[in-house]
Amino acid sequence: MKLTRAFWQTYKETPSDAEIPSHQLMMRAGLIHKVGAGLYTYLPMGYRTIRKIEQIVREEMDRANCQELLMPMVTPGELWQESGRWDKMGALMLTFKDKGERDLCLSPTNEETVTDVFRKTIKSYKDLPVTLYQINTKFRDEIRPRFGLMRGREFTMKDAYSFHMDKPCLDQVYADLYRAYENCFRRMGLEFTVVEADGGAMASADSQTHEFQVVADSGEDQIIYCAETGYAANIEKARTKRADFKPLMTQAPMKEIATPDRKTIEDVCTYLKTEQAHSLKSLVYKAITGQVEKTVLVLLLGDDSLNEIKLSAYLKADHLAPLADHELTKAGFLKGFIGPHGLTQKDLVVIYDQAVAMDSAFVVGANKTDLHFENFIPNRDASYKDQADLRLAKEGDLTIEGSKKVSVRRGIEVGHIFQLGDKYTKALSVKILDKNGKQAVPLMGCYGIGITRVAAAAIEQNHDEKGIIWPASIAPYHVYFALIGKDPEILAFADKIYQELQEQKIEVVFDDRNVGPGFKFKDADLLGLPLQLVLGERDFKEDGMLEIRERKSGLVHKIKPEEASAKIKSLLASL
RNA sequence: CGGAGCGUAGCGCAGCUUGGUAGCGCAUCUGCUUUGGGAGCAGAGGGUCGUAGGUUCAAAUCCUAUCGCUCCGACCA
Repeated sequence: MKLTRAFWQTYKETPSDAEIPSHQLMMRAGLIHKVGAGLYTYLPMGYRTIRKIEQIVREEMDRANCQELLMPMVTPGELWQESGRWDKMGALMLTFKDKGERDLCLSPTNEETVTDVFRKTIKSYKDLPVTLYQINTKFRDEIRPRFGLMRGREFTMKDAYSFHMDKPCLDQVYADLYRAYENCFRRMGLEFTVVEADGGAMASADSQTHEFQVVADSGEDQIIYCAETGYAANIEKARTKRADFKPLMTQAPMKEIATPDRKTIEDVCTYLKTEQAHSLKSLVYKAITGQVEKTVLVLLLGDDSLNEIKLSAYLKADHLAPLADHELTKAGFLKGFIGPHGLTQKDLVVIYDQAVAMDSAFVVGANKTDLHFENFIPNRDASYKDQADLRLAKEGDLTIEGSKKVSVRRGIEVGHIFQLGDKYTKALSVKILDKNGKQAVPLMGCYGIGITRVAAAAIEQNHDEKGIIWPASIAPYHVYFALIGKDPEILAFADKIYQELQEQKIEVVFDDRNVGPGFKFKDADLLGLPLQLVLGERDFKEDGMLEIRERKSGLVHKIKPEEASAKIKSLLASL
């Protein structure tokens, strides 16, 4: 590509609405253009990277015996009504009607669509297993799109779906796809961790699910990680043991104590000169299961946080949310002074976290304005004593089986694989004849990669103060060829080199623009192609040499013009 | 949806408090000079100040409504 013929504009200034490096750099380097909230045009330079990521994924999926197809982005509402997700998806799914008043939606995912084509095509166990995938646009009307391509509303996703007669077969294909995913991200040059994840609404209880997380400080997800045991899990899923809790053993009776206007754990404990772990945090949630709504009081050690996923799973709730201030008041709770003793609410569910030592003494809210209790001992003073694992894992916890410490990392979820079981095949009444001629419900797995998110994640992980540092496999081009000089002779010479590189199938951007050297170097660094080839009129007249710079290391190689393509090829192979 | 903030040229911003000719930097265009780290000089184009009402002789500025965008929370590839 010659830049004098290119649709490409870079920017010195960072757009004010871009918060994280990948978003800022993609905007500044002219890779994407914002069209609306969470909606982006992939500009020519950026789209090349998207296509390269797609291609790597495509090759690895094909190698894992998957077949590519393409499903429509608009799908009929009746499919979603059949699976029950028309209502469950809520506002995330953008729905509308066609001119015949039929319900339609922009597909946020495609379990229904793929299951439908499967059930109408496959009738025999002999045709299983089979795995279908597509690389397609998804639309999710995220409540809060942000961070550019990291969480767009419209985005490109590779989604794959496997079908099986039995669990061992599902396990086998799941393992194959797991390896295919590792290959994908390895080929893309990303540092990633595979973590145990929470299936959420997607999967049944005994099924496996893993997330592929690109390690990056700006990641939205937290990963609990233990280097010694190799344990890695999303914080939502992580099961750990609390460390360093010393119970407060006393026989002293529970007593009211004035805590005027101290409403937070921090304030109360500072005021009473108590460790936060020797107080109990009281949280009130509403949990909706089917038609039933329950109010739940959760008690945690003062310096622990609630894992809502765990609570939701424990309660088998369809929907879980903390009570808003006005709901608390309405339900008779005094915000800031809520506690487990002296409650008058009917049908209240009270649960203590497992880390709460029931014989230890705690400071708790007294359910009276400006009052707390001291020396509340659950086993002695509480009327409800149910316990469950509800706390959010944190830095310094121990692994569940005992002794090793875990730490917290941040990650960007670029891939997620699930064993769906029979959730969708059952919902959509899929029947396959097994070898006894009996009808059976097949099992499914599903496997997603956020293609456009991968591009953002790659930049999060590979950039410096000057710009992007693309891994070679997903860089828009491999070489940025900058001509420094304007003499017609040197221009003609540079053009010859450019032609030759092209003939050698080297992906090269030729900066033949009539701008200063600094301008070209800045653009080259910003765009971040792995190699920069520089033909400088001044130096070339002196020694007849060109330079190749490695973007990542800054290493410079002096070469003769005729060595250019060979050297570039060997450097690319070594990167 | 709850909380916070911002809408003025393609981008980054000033002007608004105290109403009175719409400005600066970058980018873009023209000419000359310049070519190893975002060049210099001279000139040029580009804005119904988000939108709609209202107050006023007069509104970017004050008031009301509305839309859009961004950030913090529950969602997710």
